[in-house]
Amino acid sequence: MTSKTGLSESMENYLEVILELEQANKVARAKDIGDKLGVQRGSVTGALKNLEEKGFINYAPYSFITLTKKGNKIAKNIAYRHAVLKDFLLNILQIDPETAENTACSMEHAIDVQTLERLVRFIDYIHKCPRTGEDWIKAFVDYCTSDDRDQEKCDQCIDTCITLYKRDKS
Amino acid sequence: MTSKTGLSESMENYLEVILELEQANKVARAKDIGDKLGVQRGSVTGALKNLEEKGFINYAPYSFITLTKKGNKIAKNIAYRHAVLKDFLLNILQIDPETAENTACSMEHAIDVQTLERLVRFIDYIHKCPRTGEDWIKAFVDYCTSDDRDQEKCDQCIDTCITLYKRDKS
DNA sequence: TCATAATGTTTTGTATACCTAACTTTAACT
DNA sequence: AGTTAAAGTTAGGTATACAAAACATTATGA
Repeated sequence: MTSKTGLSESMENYLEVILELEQANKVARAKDIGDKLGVQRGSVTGALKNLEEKGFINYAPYSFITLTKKGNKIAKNIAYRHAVLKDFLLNILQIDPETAENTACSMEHAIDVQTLERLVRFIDYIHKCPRTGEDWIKAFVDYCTSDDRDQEKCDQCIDTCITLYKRDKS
Repeated sequence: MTSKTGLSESMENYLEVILELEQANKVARAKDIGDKLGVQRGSVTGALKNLEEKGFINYAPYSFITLTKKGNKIAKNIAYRHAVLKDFLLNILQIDPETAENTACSMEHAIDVQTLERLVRFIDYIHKCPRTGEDWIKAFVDYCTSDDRDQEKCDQCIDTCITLYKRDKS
């Protein structure tokens, strides 16, 4: 049970892929859902019944599948959590795309609203604060591969920071 | 199944609390494990059998419970993941202690090794980089409560940064 | 030491989430 | 329209993880 939606991780994943498929193909089909989630067709049917009962999807046997308003809202929220986490992993921590995607997929069910919104703000802050920004992120990658802090590098780095700040001000 | 340990989230949690109880009381007892995890005594017995079979704990009916070498290694690793995440949430994102604890508890099962180590490095970087550090984190909290970036604040902030850097150098 | 409380175990049952395989419906093509 | 393939469903089975309640063992202390 995930705090925000009241749904299991598994059901959250179903809603998330149904949204993706809806956006790609107007409607979702059981086969594609199964393929995306790596589960068998039979398992999808059970999940769909469950989600239909709870009012998250429009579904009847052999019908197409669409999200209800309620389901759409939750699916969008999960997709948002995913996107924020992936953004952080990819563009701040500089994790490789595949790992970032997979880890975002796991963590999206574990993060709470407060932390998520704080993370959004944090990512924003890093990009906009003149003390950090893109060159600072680049310097982090460099720091990751080096053993320790290098005074000379720091001197240069601060110079760059000041130069960029003055340039942007004018 | 969590990538690193091959254990379910639930079993990881059992190992984690067994470690905590071992550290506090030398040995763990089923009742305390249940209390810490919020599950019934009967459920604990089942989990213990499972963990014993897999060689993570020393356990026989009515006996005390201790971690095996193998179990200890994994429990320590989970505790480490927890500590890193909590540190990030608490001391970087400035999440309140209770939420930080709970979210670390959920996310510790979702994070992969690569991301974890990168996060460790990132936390370290923020503390040590002269462009960030403690005053920068404080400024983030301020940014969170304000609507937008304030040029004058930025000027001051950069001044502080330079002053601190020069002071630390000498 | 013996009664009682605390702790631990077993059994039975529930819920989730999958699988496989047989079967049904729908879609596509001739 | 009829055949066939693809997609969807159903039924039966597995594994995990929990609860509740009856039962067993251990610990406590009078």
